[in-house]
Amino acid sequence: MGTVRKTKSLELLLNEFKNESTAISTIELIRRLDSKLNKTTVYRVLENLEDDGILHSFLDGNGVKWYAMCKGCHHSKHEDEHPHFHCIDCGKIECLSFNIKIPNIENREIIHSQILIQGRCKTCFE
Amino acid sequence: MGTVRKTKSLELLLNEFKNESTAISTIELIRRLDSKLNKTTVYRVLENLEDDGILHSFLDGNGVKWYAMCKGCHHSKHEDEHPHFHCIDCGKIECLSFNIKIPNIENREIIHSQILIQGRCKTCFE
DNA sequence: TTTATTATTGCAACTCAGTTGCAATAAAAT
DNA sequence: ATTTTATTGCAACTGAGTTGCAATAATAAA
Repeated sequence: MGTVRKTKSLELLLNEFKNESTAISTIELIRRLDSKLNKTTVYRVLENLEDDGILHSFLDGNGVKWYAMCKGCHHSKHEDEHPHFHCIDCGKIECLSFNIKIPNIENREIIHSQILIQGRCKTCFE
Repeated sequence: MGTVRKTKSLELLLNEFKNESTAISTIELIRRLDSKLNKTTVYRVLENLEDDGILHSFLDGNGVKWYAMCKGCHHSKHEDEHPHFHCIDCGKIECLSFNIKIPNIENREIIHSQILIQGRCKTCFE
């Protein structure tokens, strides 16, 4: 359905992403906004923002849901699939700005793909 | 820790994989063995089989856990990472027998990667 | 073969992310 | 100012997975 009205909840959530260049997990958002928003509201507003193409979501290796605002987030269908990089030391997840080509597979129609790369980011690696 | 004793539970679970070439979700295994095994046992035996390198596990796009017995399952650390193909029509997940090369990324140490491809399998596509 | 050891199992109760129904509230249209 | 209805908060729920513990059953030892 997407966003229709300009509400305080919407503003609060968008603000979290404006101050953050990496992805944020749903759980972390609920925690951060605990005193201001009910968790149900957080879930619902995030869903709307994704429908609107403002955020996109993905799951990490533990099945935890994360949201990010990235360059590619322009259309209601998030078209440019990009890999995500999860640092196993600091826990941050970033959108990578390049695509990894999935080769055609015989007898299969590929619709989309998800790539999660785990490792150490610059800060944790050096 | 892995498997130490030969038990009925172990045999029942291995049997499910012998009759199945594709991956099976934990939930599906619990359902199939409901009359014979407690779900806690199913979780624990699957964990042991993964430690032993007999099965490997991964999450699908909804965060549901799947297990599969595949060619690459020989070592306790499942080394050859391969992509998984999830058919959005019939719901089956297969291990793909090739690797997709993840390019080196500047300033990041890559430890491993997970690739999930969604689409239609031969049967559902034709 | 019998007995002792301890890995494995089943059960009940729990955790935790996420969902649902519904009444109250607040944007925005009239 | 009033009406409409999208949005919110709350409480209760769902469903996958976990935990502690006593009972059971493989296996080792006698």
